[in-house]
Amino acid sequence: MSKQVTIKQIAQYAGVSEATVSRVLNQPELVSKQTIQKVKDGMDELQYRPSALAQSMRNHTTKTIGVVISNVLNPFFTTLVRGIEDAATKRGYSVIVCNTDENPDKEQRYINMLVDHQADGIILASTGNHANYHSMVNDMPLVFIDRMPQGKDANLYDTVLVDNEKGSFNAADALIKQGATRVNAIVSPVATTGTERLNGFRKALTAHDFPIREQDIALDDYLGQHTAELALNLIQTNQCDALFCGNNVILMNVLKVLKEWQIGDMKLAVFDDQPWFDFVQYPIISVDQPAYLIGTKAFITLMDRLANPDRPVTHDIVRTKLVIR
Amino acid sequence: MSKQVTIKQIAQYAGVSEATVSRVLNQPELVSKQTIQKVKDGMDELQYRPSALAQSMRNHTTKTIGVVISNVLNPFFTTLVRGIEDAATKRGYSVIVCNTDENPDKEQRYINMLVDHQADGIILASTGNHANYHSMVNDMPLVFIDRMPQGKDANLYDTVLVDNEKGSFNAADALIKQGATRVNAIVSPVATTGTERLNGFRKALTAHDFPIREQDIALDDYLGQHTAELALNLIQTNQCDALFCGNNVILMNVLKVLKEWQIGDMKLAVFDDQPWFDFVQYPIISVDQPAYLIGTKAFITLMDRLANPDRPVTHDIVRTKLVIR
DNA sequence: CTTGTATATGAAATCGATTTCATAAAGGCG
DNA sequence: CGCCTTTATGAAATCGATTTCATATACAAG
Repeated sequence: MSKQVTIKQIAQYAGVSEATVSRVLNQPELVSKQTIQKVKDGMDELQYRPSALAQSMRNHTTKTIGVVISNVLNPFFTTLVRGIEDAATKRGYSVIVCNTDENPDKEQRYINMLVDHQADGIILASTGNHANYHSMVNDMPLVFIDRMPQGKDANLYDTVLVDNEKGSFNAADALIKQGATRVNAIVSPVATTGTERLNGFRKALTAHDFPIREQDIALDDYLGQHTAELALNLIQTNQCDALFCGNNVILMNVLKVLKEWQIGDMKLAVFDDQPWFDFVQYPIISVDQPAYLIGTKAFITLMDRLANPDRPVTHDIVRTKLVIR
Repeated sequence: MSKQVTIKQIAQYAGVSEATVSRVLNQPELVSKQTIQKVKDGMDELQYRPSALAQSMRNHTTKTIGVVISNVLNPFFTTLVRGIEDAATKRGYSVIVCNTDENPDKEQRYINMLVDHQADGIILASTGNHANYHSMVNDMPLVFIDRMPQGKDANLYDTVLVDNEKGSFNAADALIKQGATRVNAIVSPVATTGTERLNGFRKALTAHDFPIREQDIALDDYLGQHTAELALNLIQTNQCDALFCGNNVILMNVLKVLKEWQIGDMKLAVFDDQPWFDFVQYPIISVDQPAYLIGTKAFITLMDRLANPDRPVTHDIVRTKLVIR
């Protein structure tokens, strides 16, 4: 292992002190032209690169943030993460991505890890089962995305969310306007989003004077193990002609059932939009969330908070767009 | 900012030296039972968590690896990344994901960043435009995935790849067996994969005594700006009845064209498989790459290399699976 | 009672940077 | 020419851990 080139060797090479080398990098206006040249020659010659680790140690900033989401495999989160990464890179930040799989323990462990690594902040789609974030992160800035924070610390933190209720209302409303007579729903009761989406769904039914039957609504588990079963039950028992899916994973499972049982006639709506919806034989109605934008906004919010820790908490709600096919 | 609890404060609390506190964590067998208890009490009381930064500084290992890919938004890479992350988490490693967008400069910058952060290693789907990896990473272990390394250092590094040629051969072969009479191809000339996939495609044509016409093959740019145009040209000019797409992004763009021009009859094959292919009206033939497995294998290879820097270079080729619909 | 060996602990060096404080040289001014 | 202010630089402390080396105590063996 050819060992790493340190500031010491540059100092030696240039015949100056380490302090001077450091100044060449950070406050060159304090150093004479000739010395700067000597030092820079040394850096080039020895291919010096300052240790980010040592800098973090001294400066108490790692230029690293954590992103805690349920699963990068979910394209909504993928896009969101990409939004964060692009914004972060532009500002010289690195991103550590953590998948909780909706498991609160995993979330806890990842947050601890990020605290240990002294991340400068965390962007968090929380499972929502933590009472006291503040004691977990010890003053590290937190930005909540996708899901509202719960517990007593909830109001301490910045959020970037979408209007789940309105989006779902619009989707269910569109199904009915397309002539659906019995609209069922499958949602995932994850954090705050499930409830909000269900509320929107219910309100749309009510607005159209549709009765709300509890057997028309199925609650999925996040992992999607039983989605197919639930869907089949709704379809067969209730004879529904339209289905509202709480997220893209649920839709995928519903499509599987429809295909397997060769059910050709079903109006579908889903919260979240994906490009391939265009190519499916069913005309899928979707609620397009600006995932990438949520990512960049969350990152900017985090930066603002870092720059000004005492500024008032912000709550950003980004707009969804109904896509009718 | 309530400042961070350091080993010093635990030492003070327990009335011992910092060395002893450190030993409680790392070599408790050297410490007396009562002292351990005192120290542990202090840790609990003050909620001590060792600074990963300081540990990295001393131990010369960050327990962090870099993953450099073209784009997480590509579901192939998403899955791959998830495979890496799961394996890494299990071993206490964190992952920093970097998107190059096939831009060699970005790749260079990210690699530098990872070197600066003293990542323990890098898993790399390289754009392939770097002559000398070794001088870039300075003895940091590198595992190449998806694309073969090029340049003079190529044979220095472990690889985990798929058999592109065979996969493509099978896909084109299946198209022809399904009765295609004129098979065209669009591939992305990225790194080594484009050429290999094209080779497989050509061999399949030859095996069936089909002529190989160069106008039947279109080279896409990675960003997919002109894919639609190219596809339309192949379809209209060549009157092809089957199209082989070099990756899932290309397929997506082809589907757009087919939809827009209402072309109902087209046999499609694509390198890489996605769940939603099941729901598209065309019976898509696909080459399923075990992306998740590639991820875990790459991580394990990296760990092996770290454990034994001098062991011979390994070249792992994972199996693809032809999916016929 | 002395010597030798475990056992338990602490002081200090170290990792690679940054920053404060002190100092030396150079230049400006009356 | 002496005094004061810039300008340029270095020595040493610091960030928070780990590890080496030395030392002190306890206990066993002779």
